Parts: sequence; C-alpha cells; structure tokens
Amino acid sequence: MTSPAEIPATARQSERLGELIEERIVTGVYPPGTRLDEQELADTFGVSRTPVREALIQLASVGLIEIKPRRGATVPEVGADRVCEMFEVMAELEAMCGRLAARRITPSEQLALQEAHRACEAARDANTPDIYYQLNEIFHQRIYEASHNGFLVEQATALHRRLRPYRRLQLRVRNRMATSFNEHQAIVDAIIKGDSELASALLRAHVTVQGERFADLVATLRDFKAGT
Amino acid sequence: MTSPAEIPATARQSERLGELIEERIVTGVYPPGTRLDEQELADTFGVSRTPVREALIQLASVGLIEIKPRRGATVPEVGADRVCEMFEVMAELEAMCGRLAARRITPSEQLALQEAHRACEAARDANTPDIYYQLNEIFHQRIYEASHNGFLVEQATALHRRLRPYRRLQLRVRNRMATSFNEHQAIVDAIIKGDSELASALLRAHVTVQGERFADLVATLRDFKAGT
DNA sequence: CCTGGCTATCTTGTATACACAACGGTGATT
DNA sequence: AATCACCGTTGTGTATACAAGATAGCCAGG
Repeated sequence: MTSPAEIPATARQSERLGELIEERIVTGVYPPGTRLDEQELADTFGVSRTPVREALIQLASVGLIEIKPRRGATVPEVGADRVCEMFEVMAELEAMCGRLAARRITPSEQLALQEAHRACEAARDANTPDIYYQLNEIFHQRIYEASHNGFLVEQATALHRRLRPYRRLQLRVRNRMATSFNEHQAIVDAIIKGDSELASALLRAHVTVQGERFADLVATLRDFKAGT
Repeated sequence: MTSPAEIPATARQSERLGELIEERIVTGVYPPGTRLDEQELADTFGVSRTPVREALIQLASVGLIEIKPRRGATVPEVGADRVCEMFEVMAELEAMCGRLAARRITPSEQLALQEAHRACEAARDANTPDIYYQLNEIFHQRIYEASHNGFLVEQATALHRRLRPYRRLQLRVRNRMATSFNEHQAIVDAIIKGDSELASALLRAHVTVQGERFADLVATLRDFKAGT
C-alpha cells in the first residue's frame, strides 16, 4: 500500500512517520493525554503497524511520548513544573553555547550571526511575530554552531525543538518581540567582543525569562480555570 | 497470595534486549565498527528479528549505534574529539547540578551525599578501584538528585552512562582515585556550605579533568600507534 | 443496588513471510 | 589481463499472522 512514486521509498518509513507524528504532537493535533493506537495510526498513514511501532519507539526514547508495557503509547501530560525544569536546563545549555561561542566564533560565523540578527530586526520592525519566531530559531542555531561543539549543538537543538510548543505560547505576550530583540543585541555584542562570561550570563537570562514567562502563563491559566 | 513477581513481568523483550546489547557495546564485546546483523543478534538471544530491530532503533535514537538505511546498524567509531565534546557538555551539566544542589539540597539528601562520600573513602583506603568506580557513580547520582530538577537528572544520568566506558579507562591512572576523592571532598563541603558557585566550579573542573585525561590517553595511544 | 468474578474483545508484543535494494562474484568483452 | 556488466546471494524494510495480556462489560450472588 505504498503511495505512488512520490516518496523515494529509500529511507525507512518509520523515520518519516516519526517526524509526522512528532509534528502532530507539537502542533497539538495529538494533545497531551492522547492515546496513540498503533492500528489507528497505521490506517491513518496507510502503512502497517510495524513502521508505526518503530516510529513510536523512537519517539519514546527521545521522551516525546510514553510507552507503558502492554498499555500502549500516550502523549504525556507534561506538567508545568516539568517544562520549567526543561527551560532551566535549556538556559544552561544556551549559556554554555554562548560562552564557547564568544571564545571560538570565526569571522564567517560572526557574519552569519549578525545576518540572522538583522533578519530578526526586520521581522520586529514589520511586527510579524510568526516570522520573528522562525528567524529567532535560526539566530539561536547560529550561536549553537559557533560553540564548535557538535555534541552540544545536537543536544541544544533537540531540547530547543522539544520546547518549541511552549515557547510558541509566548509569541503574543506584550512587547515580547522587542524585548527579545534587545536581548539578542546585547548577546551578539558580547559574543563579538569575546566576553564569554557576559555572553553566558545574558543567554542564561534570556532563556530563563522565557521559562518564567511560561510559568506565569500557566499560573494565569490555572487561576482562570479555578475562577470558572 | 500467589508469588507476586518471580519473572521480570515480561515487559517488552526489546527493552531488555536493548540493555543487553548496550552492555555488550560499552563493555567492548561489540567494539566500534562492528556490524550488528539483525538475524545474528536474534539467534544469539533466541528471539525473532522484530524485538531486535526495536532494540536497535532505540539504541540508535540515543546515539549509541548508527543505522544507515538498507545498510544495517553499526557501532560507531566515536572519534576522540567527539568524546571530548561530550565530556565538555558533561562538565557543564554536572556543574549545573552542583550549583542547584548547593541551593536546594535537603538535610536527608545531605546525609545521603555524605554517606556516599564516606563509602568512596572506604574504597579508596581499601585501594579497590573497581569498587570506587561504582561508588563514584552513586556519589554523582546523589548530587544529580539534590538538584531537584528531574529533567536534569535524566539528562545527566544518560550522558554519564554514555561516557562510562571512556571514564573507565582512567581507573588505573596513577593516583587518580586519591585525587578524585579529594576533589569530592571539596565538592561536598561546598554543597553543604551552600556555596553554589564554588560547587559549580569544582564540579566542572572535576569532570573537565577527566575529559582532558581522556584526551591525553588518546594522544598517548596515537603516538604509540604511530611509533610502531 | 452494589460488588465480585468471569469472559469477550481489543490491543499490544512477537514471529514469520515476502519484497526489494545493495554487495560480491563470475563471466564476457576489449 | 583488466574492466564492466549481469546475476545470485544476503540482509534490510514492510506486511501479515499469531499469541498473550489487559480492559471492559455482563452476569450472578449477596
């Protein structure tokens, strides 16, 4: 039942399936608590259960879903505290990236970083949060890469991806875009100047504030829910 | 009334298989470069290919093996530089654990930490590196837990596991055990005292030195090989 | 009416079967 | 003799079939 020649069919289908399912999880199509029925997923994507299972196992080992023996896979209810913990770690990873980047960044990487930064500026001026959001990811990715630590880049990227949905919630917060950009400016300056400790501290604060804002948001929602 | 659990509850076999294969990888039974034939593994463990595949996929998503489409799974040749990168990240994670632990450790956790530390002391006095090695793991685990960040604990534990084989190499280095213990002592003092920055710095150095020692070891081996 | 146990059914976990791509060997051609 | 092409073998990727455990619904008993 393979689809007509639209996919090279050369790579494992489970690989592609994993990305598809991940996309549906982070975009909220499969909200937390959802039970992921293997047969159902198989029918949905027009494949058999085998690739679906492999995809699920892969997602589980990354922590995106939970598989309990004989009880199937579910999208975990990530508690707010859990997310805060993840932001705490993310802040440290980014701080580390910044510290290393300030020491190791190459001239061409400096250019790439500044270019990404200017792109963010354009999005800010255009007041397009969605665009800014995407460019922001590139900006941070540039910093990761400038750390010249491939393993760190992988870890930071993975966690960044995993936090994406929660960060997305903050897009509409008042003035967040402008504030974010100003913080970016200071970070760029510190890295270019080679001030590793400053870059580290700024990045840690930059990410930490996101975690705190997330916590605020959750608290607000809880109050709202309680007040109903 | 019936005996509750004498059999491992028949959780997924792939789970157990994964641990078995992982064990064989980190202990060097399957050295880097080994090609992992699915059928062969299936025969070895007396199961079919399906659980083996699932175990391999899980190991691959953790980075312990590499799976190339249509070309099977292999134990990757982790370059020395790669391992150094991992140690660099590990140092930072441990530093973070120490910083948080110094601020958040509870009295009972203090006792547990000191107990683990004293156990290490006994192993040092008995001059039993293998025992010390195991107790050292518990010691570090105690610090992780004292950070009161569950996600961080998971990440640190996972990376620690993955670095285990490379750390093991350093067991026989001269005086390593005594030096390690002294460093531990300073770390414990800093955490108990609540000096988060000191604890952080000490732990970073403690782990970094392991990475450097690994690099030295590799360099030595390379020279040795080149001299042949 | 509620509770407790039993069974029916559904879903996961494992095994087997099949399809196709990649690697290696052999033979023919230059 | 060397090179290239063709074919067989091997092993991965996917589908299907089968077995076992878990949940839920139902019936019986208190």
